Amino acid sequence: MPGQTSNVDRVFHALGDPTRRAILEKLSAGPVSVSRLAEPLDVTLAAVVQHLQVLEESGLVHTEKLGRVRTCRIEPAGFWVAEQWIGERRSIWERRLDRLGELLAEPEEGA
Amino acid sequence: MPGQTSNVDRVFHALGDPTRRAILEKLSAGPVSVSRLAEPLDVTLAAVVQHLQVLEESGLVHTEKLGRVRTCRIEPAGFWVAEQWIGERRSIWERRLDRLGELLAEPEEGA
DNA sequence: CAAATACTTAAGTAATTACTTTACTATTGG
DNA sequence: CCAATAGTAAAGTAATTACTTAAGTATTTG
Repeated sequence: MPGQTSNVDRVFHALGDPTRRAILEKLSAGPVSVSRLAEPLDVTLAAVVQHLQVLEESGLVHTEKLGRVRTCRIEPAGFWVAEQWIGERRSIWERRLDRLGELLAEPEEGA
Repeated sequence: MPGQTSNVDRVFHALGDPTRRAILEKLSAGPVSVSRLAEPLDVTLAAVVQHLQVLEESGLVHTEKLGRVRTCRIEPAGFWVAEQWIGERRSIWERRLDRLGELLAEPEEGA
């Protein structure tokens, strides 16, 4: 594990924390300001800001400041990374399991 | 964040560590013993065993011991949990973005 | 302009997590 | 049987991470 932190690393690390997933759940319903995001989460506003930082760096969330209020919204593209990683693994093991199934189904090949 | 650790929590926490993802990547190619899993990973065997414990508790991996060798394999069903969580969020925000699209496409409704 | 609002930043603390070392328990092969 | 192999378990350490407090900066609002 060298110092290289890839995007996959950042995304899965971001998704690994329950508070951050709670933030993503709330943001799924639509854009929300930082303080409204913090209200139901039993942590301080400062903690939420820190979580938002890692969510934004991972590409799962985009935020924009207008006046004194920062609006946060889901960045759908960010989730592709996670889905793609899982999908890649799946395609590998499914291909393997298919071959195994063939072997079990037709134990002889030329009769 | 009460003491309740759900399955979603366990799965995303398990996926959050790069070493554990490396283990899953290797296991995608087929079942492997613990020591062969540890070989390329620059951590000790003991560390790998610990990672396998969290992977197994999360349902992403299943292991079975025969004689003195424990064989580890991917548990495809475990990944559903992660994909489903992401999928649920996606369905929520996509529905929302669709409604937004409709509003922008047809700004008037009766005329 | 003064007070309230909405964050922001920095610094430190507490908790969790990953990892190591060491010693130990089967199992297998010569 | 003995030595090597394969993994296990416990205990401690080091690193990371989440979180708090406290002080500060813009931006409204009355």
